Amino acid sequence: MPRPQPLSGFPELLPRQRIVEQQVVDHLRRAFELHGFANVQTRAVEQMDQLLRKGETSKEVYVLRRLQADSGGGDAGLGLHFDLTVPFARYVLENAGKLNFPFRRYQIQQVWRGERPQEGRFREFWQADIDIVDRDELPAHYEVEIPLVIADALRGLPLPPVRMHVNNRKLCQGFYQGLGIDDTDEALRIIDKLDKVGPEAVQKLLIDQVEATPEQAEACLKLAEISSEDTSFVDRVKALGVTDPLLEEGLGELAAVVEAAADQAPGLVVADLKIARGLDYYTGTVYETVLEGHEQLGSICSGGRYDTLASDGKNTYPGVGISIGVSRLLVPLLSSGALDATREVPTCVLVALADEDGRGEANALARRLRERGVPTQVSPSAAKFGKQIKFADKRGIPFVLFPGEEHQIKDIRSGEQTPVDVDSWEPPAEDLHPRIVAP
RNA sequence: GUGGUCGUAGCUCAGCUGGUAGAGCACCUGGUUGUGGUCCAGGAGGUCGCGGGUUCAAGCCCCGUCGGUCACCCCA
Repeated sequence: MPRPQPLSGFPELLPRQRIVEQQVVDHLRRAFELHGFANVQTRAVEQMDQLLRKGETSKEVYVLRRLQADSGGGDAGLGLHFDLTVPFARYVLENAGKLNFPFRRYQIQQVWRGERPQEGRFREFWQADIDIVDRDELPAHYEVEIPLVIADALRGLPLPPVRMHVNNRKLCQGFYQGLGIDDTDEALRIIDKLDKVGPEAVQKLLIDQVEATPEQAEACLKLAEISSEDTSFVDRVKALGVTDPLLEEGLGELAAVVEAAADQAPGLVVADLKIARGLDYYTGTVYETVLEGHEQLGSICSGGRYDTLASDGKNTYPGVGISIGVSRLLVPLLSSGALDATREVPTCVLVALADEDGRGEANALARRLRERGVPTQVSPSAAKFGKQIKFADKRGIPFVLFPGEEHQIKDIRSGEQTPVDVDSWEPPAEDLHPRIVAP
């Protein structure tokens, strides 16, 4: 059989890269739990009609089909989930009677989308999602809280600085309807393309597709140009002279988010009135996050407020949430070498072997180290010591223990070798486990 | 799904107007009779993505196909 080729869009990491991914996920998990989010896992599949509720994305859904299924029957109604928000909305409805509201949960799982892969775009990838849902009413302060949790979660990871662009759907829709544009959803989608196609093209689209007058299109562009790190955007919007109750509401909510973020996570959030998000179920604040220096990746963390996604007709459960695209964030940094692990195995100590008869003693020494939490393995063979050291070196294992009448431990980076008491020896804290480094 | 572009050693790549397949790094052995990394000497490793065609002769030209990659669409 010829050597299998990688399947594009389904990234598989090497062990040292996986160490980075694993530690990032552990870090996110700790951060989310520090903020009181409970964990939930949902099944990989959903009913197709659940998945299709989100509209356009439907054609990207991987449908489940049993190989032997009769052409007419089978599991035709199932598909793999393409995000964690839709399954969560379903989960909330299904378990509403057993959950306590407001309910905050985090969920870190793989999702699948049948897209054409590109840098930072995959067909199977990890998302780390947080959401807060309440029954009937969701206070606006949760829209303020979400960016602060993300700021905490990303803090402490050796990543380039991130910048979260925040907008509010009510603000834009209020502005458009105050202006006299009817199809505000379509206007949002067009404005979202501004960075890609430029102002002239956007103006033309607005005129052609939502029947805006040139003056209305001009005003939409003026609004989209506004961005600020503080609440000064409010006055700039008001200076455009459009009045609408929904616009006022959106301005107030966005100002609250920006103000709290400027206070508690300076430099993280910028109000950016051209952010729209393609998805149509967002009803308030929307978030989009770029890695500085890696803007071409697109948003590595997006979300927003949705008031009607989870509703059984009798009760509604409005929510706000955001998803970190773990794979989008990490895979490009890993393959470019911008992120790496200090070693490719968990092993901290390799116990050397003078001869095969010594394996029993070596195993016992290894066990004593493991009992105190030091990851240890025994050399695969009693090769020349030079080879055993090389075995450790190639994997990045920092220490080699030589058993003998007096055991000795060697730090193979410095070459320093000293007698050691295996029941009290501790490696430096930074060597006990592999760490993430940004070379 | 549409369009561009690229497939040669584990990796990065060279390969002239078509004439028997190359380098660097990595790997293995020895120099080094039990402590690696440097150095030196040697060695191994290729159905040139796959299939067909043109030709005395194809890595190179033609057709097809598969895969990678980029852009569009959309999005984490």
